[in-house]
Amino acid sequence: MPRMSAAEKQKSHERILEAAARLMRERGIEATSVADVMQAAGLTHGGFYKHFPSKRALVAEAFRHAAEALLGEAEAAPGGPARAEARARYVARYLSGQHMRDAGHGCPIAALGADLARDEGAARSEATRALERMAAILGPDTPGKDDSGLALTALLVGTVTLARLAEKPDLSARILEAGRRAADMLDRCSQKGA
Amino acid sequence: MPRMSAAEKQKSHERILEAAARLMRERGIEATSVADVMQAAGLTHGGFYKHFPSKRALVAEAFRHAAEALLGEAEAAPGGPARAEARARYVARYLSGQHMRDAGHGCPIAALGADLARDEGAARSEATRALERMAAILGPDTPGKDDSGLALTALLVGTVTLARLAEKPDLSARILEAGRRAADMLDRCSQKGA
DNA sequence: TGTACATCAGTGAACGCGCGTTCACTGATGTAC
DNA sequence: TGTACATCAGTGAACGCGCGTTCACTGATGTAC
Repeated sequence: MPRMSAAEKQKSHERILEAAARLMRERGIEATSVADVMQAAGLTHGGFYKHFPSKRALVAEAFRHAAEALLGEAEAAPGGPARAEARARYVARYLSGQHMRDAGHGCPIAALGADLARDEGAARSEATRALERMAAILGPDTPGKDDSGLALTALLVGTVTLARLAEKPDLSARILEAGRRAADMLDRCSQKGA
Repeated sequence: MPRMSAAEKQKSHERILEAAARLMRERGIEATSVADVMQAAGLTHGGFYKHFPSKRALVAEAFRHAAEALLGEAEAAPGGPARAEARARYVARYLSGQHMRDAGHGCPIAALGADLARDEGAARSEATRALERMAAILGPDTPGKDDSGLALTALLVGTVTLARLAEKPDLSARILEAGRRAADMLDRCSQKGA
């Protein structure tokens, strides 16, 4: 079977990235082995190093991959009233029970942020960039006017982290609801202050 | 040298707990080995199982130890205007550069929350309890009146997580400052809504 | 278009290593008389 | 109070295991003529 075509290799690469991004967000970085990722991608572990120089490099790429999928579309939102609406949708989706439950396809900052903060290197750089992009999406229409986007980002990340941490489902639901109300408050107060 | 007195054993136990709580908050749970903890406590790794049945049990105990140190004192705050003042001090300390930098002596929810959310067992139960206590400290004077304490807890946890994640010190500082402003806003809006 | 050959994606066994945990041992502590 | 002995906190070597990574190998792919 060995030696796939160049197109097949690219598909394998994509599958590895996808599997890594999902498993690491679900189980954490250290709990996800290279062999786990390769198996989920339908390959054997030995071939990993034809695609990435190390597990560390995979972590950074997988983070970037996950972040791009979630930020790219939201950034396309135009300015003006349509932008406020797009932002509201982003917040609602972020603070949904669906996002809380499906960490594997959710925000990589919420899933891996605390771990990457201890890291030095490419993955942390990717995470910093992602956090700046998320804050820009959630920030004021005029970029750089104030840092309310950073605060809203912190509220969303913290809310989902706590909702996932809580053992009792009804506590998780209350946390998400409290987060939604607080996000609304911050939005209204920010605009009033403008 | 072997066989210390009962009093000595208790001191050892305390040192192990202290070392574990610090190292795990600094480096993460998986990156902290039993041998690391025992060495930091001035002991050798073999003796660990005279104190704890497993590493998992240590994680739960270390979390509880860390949480108690940070919550116990804050809970002693009285009701009324003195309580609002104590809460403001708690928020200011939580969102300080000092707390951001010294994760080893800081909030264990911010340091380990995302990891423990993936866990089942005692450590996660401890974390859930700690989160409820923190929300009670930050919540309305009348407990159970609303869930603003949960939202404020989420904002604080998220803010410190992001500030630690950011690579550039000036971005970290902006995140902390944005978090402080947002905490103020939530406080004022909550009281207005009351 | 056909042929000969170099390339290299993927395989699976093997590597060294550090992990959590176990265990035989030591010798001061605590107890029974 | 003194003596004999069981206990057990701490030691350090050893255990099995899974990890990240390496490597010899395979055979279809892509290329040169």
